[in-house]
Amino acid sequence: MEALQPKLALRMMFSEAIPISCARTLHAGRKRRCATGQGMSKSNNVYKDAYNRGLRLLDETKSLPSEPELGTLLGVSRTTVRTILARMEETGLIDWNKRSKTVLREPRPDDFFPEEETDTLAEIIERSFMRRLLAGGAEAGMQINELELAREIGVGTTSVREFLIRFSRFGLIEKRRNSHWVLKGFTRAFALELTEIREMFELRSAAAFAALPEDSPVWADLDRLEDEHRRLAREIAARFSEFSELDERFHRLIHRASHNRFIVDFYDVIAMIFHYHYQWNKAQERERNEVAVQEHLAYIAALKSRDLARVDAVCRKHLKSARHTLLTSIPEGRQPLRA
Amino acid sequence: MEALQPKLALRMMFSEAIPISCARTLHAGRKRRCATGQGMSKSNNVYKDAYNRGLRLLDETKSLPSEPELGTLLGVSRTTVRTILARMEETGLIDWNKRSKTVLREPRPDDFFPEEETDTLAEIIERSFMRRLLAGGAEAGMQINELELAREIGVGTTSVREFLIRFSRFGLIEKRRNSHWVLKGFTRAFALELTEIREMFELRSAAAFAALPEDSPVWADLDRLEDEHRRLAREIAARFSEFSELDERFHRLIHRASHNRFIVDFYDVIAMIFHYHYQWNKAQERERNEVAVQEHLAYIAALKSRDLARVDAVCRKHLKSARHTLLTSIPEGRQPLRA
DNA sequence: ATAATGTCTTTTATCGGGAAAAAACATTTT
DNA sequence: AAAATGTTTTTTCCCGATAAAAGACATTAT
Repeated sequence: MEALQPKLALRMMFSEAIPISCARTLHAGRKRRCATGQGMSKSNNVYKDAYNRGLRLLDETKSLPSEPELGTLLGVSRTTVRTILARMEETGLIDWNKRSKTVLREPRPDDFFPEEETDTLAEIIERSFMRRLLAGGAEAGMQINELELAREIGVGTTSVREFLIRFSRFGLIEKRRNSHWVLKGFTRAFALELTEIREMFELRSAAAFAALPEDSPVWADLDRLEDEHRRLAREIAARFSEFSELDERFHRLIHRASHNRFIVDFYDVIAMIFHYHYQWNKAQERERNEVAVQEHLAYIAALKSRDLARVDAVCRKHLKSARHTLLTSIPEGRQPLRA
Repeated sequence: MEALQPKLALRMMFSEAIPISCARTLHAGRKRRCATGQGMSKSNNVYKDAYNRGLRLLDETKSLPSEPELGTLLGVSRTTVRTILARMEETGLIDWNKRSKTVLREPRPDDFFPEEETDTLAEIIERSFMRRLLAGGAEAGMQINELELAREIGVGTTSVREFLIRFSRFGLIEKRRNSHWVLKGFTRAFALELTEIREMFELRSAAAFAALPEDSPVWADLDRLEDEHRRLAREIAARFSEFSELDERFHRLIHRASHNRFIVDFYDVIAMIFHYHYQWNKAQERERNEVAVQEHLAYIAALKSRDLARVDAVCRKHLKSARHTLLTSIPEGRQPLRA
């Protein structure tokens, strides 16, 4: 209807179209057509991922537990458990007869399914989409074309549509009714809006945390996290890249104290942004993480002191440096990066 | 995988399955198969809705403007405009020859497409879903079945899935990977979490609003809204039900002053809840709206005064009564409704 | 009688296809 | 040449179909 925005399709920079895994379905001897693209309706990544995790159980025991127990352990249905057991028997890993599941040999590296085949379609689409977004050349106002994205990634349009709908809550894209999506861009404005909410939410959560009763289980969780921080601090030179995972767990614990689903859910936005931001921007990663670990330790100490003013101060300080880190990595216009 | 929650499917209370409109496509003489359910892939509600709005233009003029202009006016593409013009000619409403589009007669009531046929699928699904949710019997922990919902509403599963994904950001449902959705319920906890965020966001937005420069266009918008409030206040007895629409416009104007997409977007959650809540709970609607209009007028006056302390106080007062109204309508457990 | 296994049914995830709507391109009119 | 109309192509929206995965039911073993 209107063509105010430049019609610049969001294209891949380095065009290695990730091919969807097309390996034959091994269990039950079924085959899936592939390059032909016909009839392939659902990949069996749930099975493959659970199978790989199941293999690791074989190292530890001489025989496997019951089917329902395995289901709980692997987080899948009994149907999938049985498919896994069937393959383990087929490849001579176990002897399976009703209740008895005896381990015959240790798994070899080639028993595992390749990592790429264990990803969900949503993960594949997200990665592919974010790569394009961050690879540069993805400017605000660009149109996003479902069909083109689907073709380039090699998936159906439905999956892309569903991904974009889910992704839209991150505030980076917006839908035009009966028409295309518009990229709003990973801009300085975005980062500022994001951090504004983050700071509001985290200050409130931190205060709620400090006010939690002595017997709340979160204090034990906090102790464990403190330990992990101390250990990481000691070996920071070698393990600095492990920080981002710890960072997320720490902040999620704090946010959960708010007991507010909107605050807790909002951390998904932050986590997503930080996840890709960390991957993208490795400059001074070690120094940044070293500082952050120390800030976390001060933060934890403040929480344990239950001194609300102290918590507030420490939290503000940490959020300020987090914001600074994020903003530094988003050059916009010709403004100098530092004040 | 696990069956901890009661398997109580979310069923309709009054089972009048809204049948999707199956009227023949009138333009171009095409027909759509229907009860058979075959091949019907997309309804032409965009065309029908735009056509109805187009009919109202005929009252005012002796001839219609150019196709692109009509497109802008009706918010549709030229393709749809031409389909509309074709039908208007077919039914003798206009004489259409290239640039000349002469109005021959005024539209009659039966020229309009029925209202139901102008709704989008998303609207149909949302209404149907919310009716069930609010009709009672929809308790927290219930499972939501995509296939069943789709069958009962009479639409495809894809549309239901997409709706549920979009709807999930309201915090009322949650997805179990590779499995069903879980209803979290329209509970007192939900209302409290919602209002907590709302209050945080609105206080901040109101402060930002009051700090806006003299020459910002929002002051004119505010003046217009003040007028509308005064007029409504004068005729409140007859027009009290028009308040909710005004309410939404007023609060959206305020939230927009935050210049934060997350704050602006969050008002969608509030608006959705209030929309259905107002429909559901008509108790003391007149009195409530009368109070709210007066609170809005005080709020507007405070904003115009630019006295931040006064804005804060008035805003808090209004939010408090809004929260009270919402909570009153959600009886939970056996607690008394009023303190 | 409880809990496992064996079997069958239902639901979810995903694709391809097709009509509606948008958008792009080509041609005419002012 | 600018802006309209006429024509063709592309994209969005939505459905039905199908394999994977979950779930329910039936049977057997402890």
